[in-house]
Amino acid sequence: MADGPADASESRAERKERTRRAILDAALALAADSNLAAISLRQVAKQVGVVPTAFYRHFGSLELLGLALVDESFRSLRLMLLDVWRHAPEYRDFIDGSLPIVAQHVRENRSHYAFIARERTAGPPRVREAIHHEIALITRELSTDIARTGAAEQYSTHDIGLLSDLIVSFVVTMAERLVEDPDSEERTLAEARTQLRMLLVGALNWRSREPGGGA
Amino acid sequence: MADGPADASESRAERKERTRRAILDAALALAADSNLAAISLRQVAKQVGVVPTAFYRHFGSLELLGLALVDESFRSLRLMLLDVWRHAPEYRDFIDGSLPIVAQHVRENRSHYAFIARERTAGPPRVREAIHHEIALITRELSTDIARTGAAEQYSTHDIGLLSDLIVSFVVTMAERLVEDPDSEERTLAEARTQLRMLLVGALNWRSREPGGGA
DNA sequence: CCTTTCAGTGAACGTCTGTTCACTCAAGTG
DNA sequence: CACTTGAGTGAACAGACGTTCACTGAAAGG
Repeated sequence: MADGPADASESRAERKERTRRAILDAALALAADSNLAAISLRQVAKQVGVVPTAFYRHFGSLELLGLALVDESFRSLRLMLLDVWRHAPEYRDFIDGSLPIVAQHVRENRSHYAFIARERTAGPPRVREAIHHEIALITRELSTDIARTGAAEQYSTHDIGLLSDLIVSFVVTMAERLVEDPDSEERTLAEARTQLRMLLVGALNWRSREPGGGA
Repeated sequence: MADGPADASESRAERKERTRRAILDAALALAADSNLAAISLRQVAKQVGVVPTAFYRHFGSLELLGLALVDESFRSLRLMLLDVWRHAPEYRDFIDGSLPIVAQHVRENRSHYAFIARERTAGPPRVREAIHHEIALITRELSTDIARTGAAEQYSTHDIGLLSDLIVSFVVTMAERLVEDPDSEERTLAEARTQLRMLLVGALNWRSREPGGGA
């Protein structure tokens, strides 16, 4: 078994789950120094304190491990977004209300965000696919939310989609920066706030006043 | 030697350069299926058709190879940007004029862009650093260009920097998408055009009309 | 023409890789 | 209490890994 006290009152399923968690955490930690495709099953097993073969009792391959990590990363992220959107109407300012929540979530789940940021572009194809799928889902949800609140009535459905994508892409970029350089969180956040305001305040007046012409 | 005709009229330096190129190309191709940190010196050597040891005649490590690839990727990119900015005043519409040039450059240098997109977040620390440095330089140049053309007179120097960063981040994201899904180039480009217009047309009216308040 | 230079060779090293297999032995079960 | 289940073991495998070393042989240079 991995480690920890051999608690007699721990069920078999509980012990298995504990090892599974240890494997997920070990992979997360090891991949942080490079990336998923560059680490080995044996490194993970050694870090967990388990023989290499034991890995297969939990995951069929490192790629499936990766998909599990994508899953749990986004499960947590979606809970946070639910919270953001549920409380959105309470905020006098949507941006000032939401950005700090995102920042806090990144801070508390640094390794997951770092994993997503890396594997989004460099992971095994299936992992990349899964991440893009999750991000696309979130973009769609933001679209319906924008449409529902009627914040952009002059926009077509298609253009609301484009606006959502613009926002999500920007937040993804911001999250990448928070992960890459945690010490600059305050400045990154302050700048992102201004930029998001540039983007939103501008964009929301766009269609009605400037249907075609040059920038 | 790698391959190709053993042209007698080829100087020693030329043959060396030819092998060096072959190594760069092989690494680019191999990393495309995963990433730099996940490929091996021996794979590269085998693909080039050279014994593993020969690699060291050209690069001290895969990481240094990566730095060379960053270098040549951005050298080409900067030439393109020079072209974009030099011809910018000629365009009736800056966006319609510039975006297709970027798209064409991505199309013609797909493997380099794919490399940058991946290694930007997943590469060895030094490679990541080099890429971020290059992107920061480009952002700075865009800032001075925006200031020079007086397109955003109501902006402070600091805010022009933030606007440039917003634009560059967006174009980076667009380039990533063009690389990831070349078949959708036309749609990606059309959407990016609209989004960039949302961003710019809006942002350029921002400071003067909406100094604080909520979006 | 003789000497130097150096890109590429080929063998050898110790280490790490993924995967197989038969196994143990405690928890779960009827 | 006897029986099954299954998480974790440990040996073994064939192959790939980075790096070393002494080497070859043709081009470059005096």
